[in-house]
Amino acid sequence: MAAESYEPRAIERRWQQVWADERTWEVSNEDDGRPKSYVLEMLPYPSGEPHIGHLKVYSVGDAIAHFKRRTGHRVLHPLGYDAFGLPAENHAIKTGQHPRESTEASIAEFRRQFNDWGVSIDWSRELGTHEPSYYRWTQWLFLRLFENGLAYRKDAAVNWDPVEETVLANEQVIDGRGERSGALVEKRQLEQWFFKITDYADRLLDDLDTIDWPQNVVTMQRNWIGRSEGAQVVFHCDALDADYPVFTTRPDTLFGATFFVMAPEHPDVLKLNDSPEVAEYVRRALTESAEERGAEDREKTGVALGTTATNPVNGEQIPMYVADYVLMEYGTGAIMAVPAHDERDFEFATKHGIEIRRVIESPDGDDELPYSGDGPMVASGRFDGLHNREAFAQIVEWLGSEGKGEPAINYRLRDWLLSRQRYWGCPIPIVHCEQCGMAPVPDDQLPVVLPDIEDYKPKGRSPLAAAEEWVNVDCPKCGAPAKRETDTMDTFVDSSWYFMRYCDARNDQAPWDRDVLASWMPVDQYIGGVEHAILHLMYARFFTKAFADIGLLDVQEPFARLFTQGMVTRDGAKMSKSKGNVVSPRELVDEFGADAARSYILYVGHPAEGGDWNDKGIEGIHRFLARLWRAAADAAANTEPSDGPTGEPTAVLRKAHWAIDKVTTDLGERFATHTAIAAVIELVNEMTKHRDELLATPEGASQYRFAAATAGSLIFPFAPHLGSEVYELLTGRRVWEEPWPEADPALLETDTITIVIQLNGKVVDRFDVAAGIADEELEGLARASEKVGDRLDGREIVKAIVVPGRLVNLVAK
RNA sequence: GCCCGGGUAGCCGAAUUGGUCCAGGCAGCGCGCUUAAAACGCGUGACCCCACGGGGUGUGCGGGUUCGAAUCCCGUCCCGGGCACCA
Repeated sequence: MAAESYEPRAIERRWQQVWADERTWEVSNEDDGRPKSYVLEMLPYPSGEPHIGHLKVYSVGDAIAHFKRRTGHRVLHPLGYDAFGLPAENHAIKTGQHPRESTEASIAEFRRQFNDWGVSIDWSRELGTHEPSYYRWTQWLFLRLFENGLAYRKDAAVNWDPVEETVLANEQVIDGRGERSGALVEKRQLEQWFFKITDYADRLLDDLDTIDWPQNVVTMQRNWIGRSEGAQVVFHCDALDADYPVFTTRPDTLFGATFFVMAPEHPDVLKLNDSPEVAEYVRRALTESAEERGAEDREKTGVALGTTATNPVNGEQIPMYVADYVLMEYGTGAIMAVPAHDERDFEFATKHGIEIRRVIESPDGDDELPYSGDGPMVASGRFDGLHNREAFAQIVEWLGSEGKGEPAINYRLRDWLLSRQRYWGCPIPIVHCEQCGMAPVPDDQLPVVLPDIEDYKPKGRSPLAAAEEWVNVDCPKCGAPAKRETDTMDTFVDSSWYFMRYCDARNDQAPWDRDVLASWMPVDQYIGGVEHAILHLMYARFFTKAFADIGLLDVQEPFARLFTQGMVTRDGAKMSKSKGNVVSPRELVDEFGADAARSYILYVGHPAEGGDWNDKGIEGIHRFLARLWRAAADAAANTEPSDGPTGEPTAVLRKAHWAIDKVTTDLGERFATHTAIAAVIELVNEMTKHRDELLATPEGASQYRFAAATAGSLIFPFAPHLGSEVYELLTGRRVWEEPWPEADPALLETDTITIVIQLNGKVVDRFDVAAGIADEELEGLARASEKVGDRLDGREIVKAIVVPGRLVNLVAK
């Protein structure tokens, strides 16, 4: 303890030992009267060792957890690992090492480093999604969804990643490429497992209003769900005597529909016309990659089908086409085309010489087409002259009365494709039986354990298919020979419910106890990267709602409040191995200590923003922490222990209370860790500045000691080891057991304030005056200012604006 | 193309409600301590002009509203993110 200089590693090890020995951060599920607070970082994917993003997310989360504890909350702050997934499996393919081995080695390293960082985790609830004790319940939950019709198997055109050799969810395809592999995704017709997330589209949309999330994430979810209101309108085709409903958001433009288009995948295209030309067009469209087909600047191609459809509003026969700009997955796979008021239809019509008929005028006489704005209707029979917004509802109503249409809503959101043809994932607990069809594995036979295999290489089917002993089972329903489902689940399934498991992590009778879950959920503060704005956050919300409907839990939203941290960059660029600009948390902690590494990352800028890493910057924080340590040691050696500050308040005491106030609002309300830390730096700077004069009197010394202890208390959420050390040194108590300090309002006010005098809005003078001075007196002072007089130049003061406590602005003419 | 953010000192950033622009850190410069260096401490720290008292200009750019604008409005440029043939 008699160290001469700040030695972070020694201090940090000492406190980490205390916390581990005493299981300080474990929390019981017993209600003790305190309000609960569930603080959670998005669970890490264990691969290699933790990177700077992990350091940041836990620095933010831990600061919040500590703050909550010290402001009277019973805090749940657990951690686990998202352990299934492709990188471990790809590593296995390369090296032959079992994914379990590489994953668990990585988990051990993550755990070691998280402990090195001194993160206040309840380790008694630690879990890995690859452990049978966890995925047993993933399977159990899957079966509940299956029973309730929310998990189903369907033959569909799906996204196939040719590099990973597996299907991908819609959400995992970015710009037509696989999210991980970057390979162009192909469309394949395959039978796959889906979750019926589309049933929840409206609730997922509406309930966004009930949660406190960053606006951009809410917007991204809204756009992803993509709710469009409009109408379903039926077009009749005489050639096949078939009705073809189409979805439109613009029923008001129905009179301008001059042709009709079907997607190449539409089952009736070849029935309408099986000429070689049409067949060839369809074949080509189906084999093209999503990217080629999706490119917006792509020319609008298509082939006439030689048939017509009847426009229900006017009985017109309009030509039918097949064109790949119409998608089978959205709406009904067929559209009415209104070239005058839709850009895509306009382009197609221009290219194929189809009539373009304007049915909405522009109010300002703009005659350019296509026109997507509003205005009065023309060439629309009895709706002529009406404003198109009014006509909208009337046309839909009229269609309804004629049985030719109805109001309709469509979503961009697709069902969640969850099956993967890969090894390292949670097995789907289903047996395929020739007699019984799909038979769920009974609950008491769970988990369906992932078998060990020799060859992890994907071959267009799951590697599990080769494990014949495992695959061949008796049907759980009829006992006849049957086969297990060999696909595994998307890892996003594992991570869509882990936050519930933490609440009751060691329950071996159920995934959780409903009452225990109700006592912790929802997560009060969720922290993670914005890259999960859609996938993980949407899936987790869907699971929560689905389980609530099934009666397994009582909340509608899993994450009441979300904080998305910005990316730490270096030299303005994202850190990446290929750029060679990666900062390793391990090296930082070894060199400067965890407290400095954590504090610096919270100090570079607001944690929600990015922040550019500066190697010298962390040295500055390290210097500050050392200065605080020395100030504390100095106070301990040169002042007497006391119950608190005595004597007339000095600048240092006021500064201490100012810092308490500042850190409390910055951390508690704004997550502004950077300005909170700056406030503690200011406090310590003030202490060093006045050290000698303060130590000259017993009263001053007591204030110096109080300021040092306060600095330790305030820095604790960011630098927990040093905070504990300083506080114990000066008070003999444990800072985490102490309530969060409260600022004395009387000490936040100062006797004198500086008033700024402006002339026509420009600062010309400053006065120090007594606080609480009357407005009239202030104005008088301003008018009497010499500097104002010097600058008047014969002009006259015509008006004075007094902002109490701040400034006086004199207006001169 | 559409929808969000953002642009303040050499760099990261502060300014929370329209009221003193630039807190805090980094880099730089000067000084102290030291035989010396490191460490530490103190000071300085936008630009232009200056008679050394001070004066003028400054928040991407151009306008506007206001007694007063980094903050609000209009236009424009640049950077970052999301969506993108969704009818």
